[in-house]
Amino acid sequence: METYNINMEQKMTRFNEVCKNAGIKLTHQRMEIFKEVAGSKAHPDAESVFRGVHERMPTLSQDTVYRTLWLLKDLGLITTVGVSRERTRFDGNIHPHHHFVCSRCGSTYDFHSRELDELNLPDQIKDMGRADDFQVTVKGVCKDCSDS
Amino acid sequence: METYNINMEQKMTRFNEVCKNAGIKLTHQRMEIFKEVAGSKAHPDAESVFRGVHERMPTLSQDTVYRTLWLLKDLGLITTVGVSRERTRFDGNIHPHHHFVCSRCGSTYDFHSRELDELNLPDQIKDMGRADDFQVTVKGVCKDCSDS
DNA sequence: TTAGGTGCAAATTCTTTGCACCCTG
DNA sequence: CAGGGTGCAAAGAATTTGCACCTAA
Repeated sequence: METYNINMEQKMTRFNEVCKNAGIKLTHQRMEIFKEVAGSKAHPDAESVFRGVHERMPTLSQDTVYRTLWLLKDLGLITTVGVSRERTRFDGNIHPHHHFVCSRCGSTYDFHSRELDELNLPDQIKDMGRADDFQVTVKGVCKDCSDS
Repeated sequence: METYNINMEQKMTRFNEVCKNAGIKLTHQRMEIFKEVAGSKAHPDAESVFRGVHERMPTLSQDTVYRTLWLLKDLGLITTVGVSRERTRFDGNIHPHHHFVCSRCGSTYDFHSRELDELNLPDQIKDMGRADDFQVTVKGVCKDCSDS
């Protein structure tokens, strides 16, 4: 598993603050689950988060993973990525970013683009409701899949 | 259920052609299931497609709906919309378009924007693979949810 | 006619829940 | 030490599969 060690400390600090603010306990399980998602760029699904954390913490149960992932999402500490016909995947990258999704294998890669982040949304959106944020999802075929 | 009668005939023609081309049989079930999705702008999930078609065709089974929806997707006749923590929803609108998703109730609205359709994607995408198409997903809170 | 398509029911897979015990604050 | 959090096991949903019959081409 690849990790972003650079930001991990900041992320953990933010995690602690947000939990404290929300009046939520800082349990060992929650920290490890958050670390697992925040430290991965593979957009893991619940099962894969479970596997990762379970190695270090063999008493961890699946349902705690589910409960915690949705909790972290509600707290805004992680986001979810829906790739069709796959289970929900979780994303610890909370900076504005966009996704490239391979329509063959489902791999999802992040990319950043100042230009896209600053897009103007059309006015018709206002008729639908209040826009909080947006993302671009590019569908295509990744290098690995087009090689084979 | 609201319908787009205007395009339905064209859509059915395209449906017939695509199936023929793919060497796939035009069964009553497939036509009705396609009609249900193509004629709805509610981005129905599999269960809701089943309910809709089942009214007219009481012998229809759920598994046929699942099989057919994914088949239609593979044929490019419909697309899927992933809204987290909800089941997959299906979209019969195959023209380029974008989505507004309400983060409270999960309602998904289509919107069109020439400006967004013509966006330039950043070069880094090329390192990931071949881009086929892209969409903008706006997250926010819809009118119904913000009123209450 | 015949290969692909369908319905049925059972199996899987994924996710959630109830409850008693545990641990953070 | 109090109330939220966790693990366990079982329930619940959603989706898929095997198989015998059916039907479009």
